[in-house]
Amino acid sequence: MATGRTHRPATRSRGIPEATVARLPLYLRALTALSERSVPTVSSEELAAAAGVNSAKLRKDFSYLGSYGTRGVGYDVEYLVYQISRELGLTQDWPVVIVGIGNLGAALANYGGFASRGFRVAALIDADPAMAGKPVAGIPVQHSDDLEKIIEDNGVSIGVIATPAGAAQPVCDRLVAAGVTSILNFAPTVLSVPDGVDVRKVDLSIELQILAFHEQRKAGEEAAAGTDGGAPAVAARSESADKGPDGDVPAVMPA
Amino acid sequence: MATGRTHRPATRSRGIPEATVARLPLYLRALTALSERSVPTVSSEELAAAAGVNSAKLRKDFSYLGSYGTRGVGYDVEYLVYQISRELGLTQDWPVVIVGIGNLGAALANYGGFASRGFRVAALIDADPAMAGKPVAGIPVQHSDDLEKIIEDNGVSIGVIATPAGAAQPVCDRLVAAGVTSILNFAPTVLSVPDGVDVRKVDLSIELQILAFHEQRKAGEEAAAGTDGGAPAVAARSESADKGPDGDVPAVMPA
DNA sequence: CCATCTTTGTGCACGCGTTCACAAAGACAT
DNA sequence: ATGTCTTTGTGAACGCGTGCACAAAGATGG
Repeated sequence: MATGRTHRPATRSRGIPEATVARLPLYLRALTALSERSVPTVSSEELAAAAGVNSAKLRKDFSYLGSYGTRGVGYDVEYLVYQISRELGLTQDWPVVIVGIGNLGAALANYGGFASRGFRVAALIDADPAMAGKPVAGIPVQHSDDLEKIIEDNGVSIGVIATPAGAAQPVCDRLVAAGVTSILNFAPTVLSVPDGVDVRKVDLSIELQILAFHEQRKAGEEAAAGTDGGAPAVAARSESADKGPDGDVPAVMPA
Repeated sequence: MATGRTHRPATRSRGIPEATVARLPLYLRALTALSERSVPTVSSEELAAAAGVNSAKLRKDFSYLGSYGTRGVGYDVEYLVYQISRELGLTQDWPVVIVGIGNLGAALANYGGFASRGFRVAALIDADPAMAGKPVAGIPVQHSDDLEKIIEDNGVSIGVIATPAGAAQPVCDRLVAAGVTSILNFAPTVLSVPDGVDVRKVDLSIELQILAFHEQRKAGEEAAAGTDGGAPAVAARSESADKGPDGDVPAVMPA
């Protein structure tokens, strides 16, 4: 998953494990699809397959919410949709601001998945005066001078940062000072926030790098010594003379 | 997390734990910043702070790669940059295709974090004939009819899916059939792929929902601090949702 | 009302990841 | 050389998450 979390005091958010919370949206999506097809009930096996998880895991996840199933039958789709929505807090309206209306910010503003789940884009904010007033996704962009006022007027508690890395921390500080307590960060930076503020991070580059690692592993071990071409001029250490240019320091793995 | 298929065989990817692999890009970014400031060495404590993790965790992570530190001094920045880059496979060039050039796909194409880390956008692919030939981020969009040929001609093994949900699985199947073995999925769908293919998922909506959960919990603690408020989720089957400060709202359903 | 069948809910064991705490290793000063 | 000081590398304990396997619960049919 694409996420990182800043220090959480392991409060185990009300008895529901973090891992379970992270899967609830997945279940909710699968259940919504079933609901649209007017499927009345679903077994843990079927729902687990639709959500891409293990059925035992799904049952255990639901057990944290309560006993909402009927043995021998399964789960009532509509009822479960409601319970999970309520548990996630999606039965209320969450005004959200997006700061940084570049390519990514515009994409986020246009992303349908937000509005369809109780999230409402309350404002788009950018530091570029030339952007001010220009509508993106039907919403006029506002200048970041008014950030605090926008937050307060709309009662925003969730902010999305889609600025360049350098601007992320200052923007974050201002958001927090204005009252935002949850931040979704797309900028490739570690944000530092006071206690009580949640930060989740989505980093496109990191995801690709993790894929590259596995891809390299799949490609085989001989690839490491074979291709020498694209190395980005990172000089190897001068001291250790016994190690060749591409000679590997013995990795931890035996074989 | 790596959301491959149902239960992958717990691949301890070459002795390096998944959790460690997921943090390596984080360390690499912090180290790169230090390198640009010409900092020669760094202690585990300093680097851990910069990466936003625990120093013991960082040292253990590095221990999986080998012993690259010097006791009493710390780690050589340049050397560590090289080692991590090599471990992640970033010393080679990875051609990547992006399928689905909507708002998000265009944002990804323009995203600088790709090119700066050994990833090269080899092609942009879209199903809309009107898009064909139109340049995005300086790269002409190609029609999806040519997907297989593009993959093969460029030796692409990593694909990024930024299509609508409905198109994701068919696109995924074609990518895999053409030889792609790693997929970064932005579409809100569970992709099913054969063994040996890695899928990582980035879901903007899910991240926001997780934030909403914590946000709701924080709001509930404030409102009901001291009362029975901490009642575990085993509330009765009635709709006694008393957590939110505002009243109960019927479940929001996507249109 | 009883038997059978289906599916949930969960106790339990196991493995991974995190954290602590400290010995070992090297730098540095004398 | 020797002692001191700093920092790494890691053994060990612990906690969380996962998956198995099964008993309990309810539906269903006779």
